[in-house]
Amino acid sequence: MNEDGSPAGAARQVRVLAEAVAEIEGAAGAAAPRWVWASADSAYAPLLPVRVGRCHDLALVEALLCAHEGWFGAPRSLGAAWARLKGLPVPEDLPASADSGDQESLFAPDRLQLPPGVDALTAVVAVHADQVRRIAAIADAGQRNRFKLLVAAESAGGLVAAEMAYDGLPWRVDVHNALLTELLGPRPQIPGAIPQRLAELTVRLQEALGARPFNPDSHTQVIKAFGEAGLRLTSTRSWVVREIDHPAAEILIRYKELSRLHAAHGWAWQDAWVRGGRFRPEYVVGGVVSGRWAGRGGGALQIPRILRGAVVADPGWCLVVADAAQLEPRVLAALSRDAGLARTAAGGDLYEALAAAAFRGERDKAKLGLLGAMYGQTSGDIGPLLATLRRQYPAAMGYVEAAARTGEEGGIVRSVLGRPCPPPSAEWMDRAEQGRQDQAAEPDGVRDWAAARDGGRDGEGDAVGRSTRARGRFTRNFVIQSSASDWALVLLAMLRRRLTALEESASGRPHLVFFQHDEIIVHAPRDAAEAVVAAITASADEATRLVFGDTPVRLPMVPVVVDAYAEAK
DNA sequence: ATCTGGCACCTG
DNA sequence: CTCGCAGGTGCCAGAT
Repeated sequence: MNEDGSPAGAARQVRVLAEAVAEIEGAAGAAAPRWVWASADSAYAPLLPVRVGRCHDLALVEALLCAHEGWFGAPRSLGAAWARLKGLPVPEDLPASADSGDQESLFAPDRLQLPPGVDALTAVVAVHADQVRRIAAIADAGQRNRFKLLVAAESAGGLVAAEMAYDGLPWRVDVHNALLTELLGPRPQIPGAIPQRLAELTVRLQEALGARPFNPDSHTQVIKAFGEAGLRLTSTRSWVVREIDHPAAEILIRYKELSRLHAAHGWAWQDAWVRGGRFRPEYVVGGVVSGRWAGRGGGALQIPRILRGAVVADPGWCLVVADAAQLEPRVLAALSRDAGLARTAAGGDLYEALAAAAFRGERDKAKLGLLGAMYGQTSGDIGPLLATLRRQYPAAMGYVEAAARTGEEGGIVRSVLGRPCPPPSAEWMDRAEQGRQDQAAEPDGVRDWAAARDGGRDGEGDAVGRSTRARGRFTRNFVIQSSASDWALVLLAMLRRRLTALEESASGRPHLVFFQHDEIIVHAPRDAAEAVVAAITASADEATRLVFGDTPVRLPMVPVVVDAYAEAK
């Protein structure tokens, strides 16, 4: 298709789609096409391992556009987009299906949610043309070409997510098993049975309390058993339990640690999610409102540190692990164009530089203050730190405070590339309206709307203030988290392109195997490690330029070449 | 028997 | 991990 969305050539029928796609990609060289499809899940996943260079993902882009147009969480299937275009009733999205996708599913009309009789190709062409028009309208409205960059990066994210789900994260079952056996005892013969070590700890816990048998997984029973032993426990949070000076507390803590490992990442988890030496989670691009990815199944985004020793490169290969250092404060410096804060973010340790400039060298205070400013913290001894920051970095603090104010007033904020935050709920708006009326009714009440957030009032007014402040903290943090996510997504897209351009060695080509907010892992043949390191740092610089333009702020990505993920930090 | 909310704890 | 943002998953307990 042409850039304006019109068809660039005649439709043709192919017998084996994957072969045809590979042929077109291989022959096109630099002029490789941008594939337009309903979604990577439906169209790209079945083609793998055939790779494409770039795409326009109608579902991901539809979601971005609808959100930008004020309809958050709108159905995003091809059929839904088509229905909006034609003024038809819009079908809800189908729940995510776990099917691995055969060739048929590409054009299966029921997956695409198109009305009977509507040809998929016709719908793709029409919806794409419409999206191109809507994107151009946003660019015209003053977002320059940044939203277009977001659309391209989000689509590229769809490719990466599908590829990583296909390739999987290298996972050594033997290392994982050795760890489980060491900590929990041998794997129970009967599936679902309680491992030896957990059973022992349960008995020891009961003995230490002099209690009848109870279930240590039950908060109610634990609190009751401790109570009967004369130990007051208000909750079973581990940091609460740790305060208690009694042998039973220690045993319970240990039980909870091991029980969690067993339940969340034990043998059952391994059976379900690890196949052929690969952990295969699904990634949900844009699954978090801020644009961060979510995971589906297996807890891809919460691999506990203790298990990272099981993530090991194949023989002859290595892992290049890279994470963005102090990403969010650097993003704030770039976003707000605060000259002073930018200076602290131009080099190595941002907090160190901040401490030297404003906190008499006290790094802890510098870090605490800046994090508190970004999250909207009010409690603790943070007041003086915030005051210092406000005085020294008025532009940066003004930026987050303006975002908070917009949220408190019920408004919408956006990421640097134009991804909007969700509007407040109807309930929130009702509460806010109630708060306004209460205030107007007060004879000597402060008329200023913002007074609601200062609390100090009882009952109803307090609840209004709380929810108002919560919304402010959300939008305050949203501008930073979502812009950081924009940057990471663009970096991912740039890196994918650079990795594809690397020469394929005898053992294969480096590929992305993990992405978690501001951290990536590339699995690479050993002799390609240096090239991958260079590709990562170059991609970070490129992403900074594309997303933030001309800024003195550095957003460094720090790569480390290792055999196992656990060695990386 | 199945669903849902609360709790707890893992990640950035 | 209490203080302040964003998530996922598993378990229990109570409701349906």
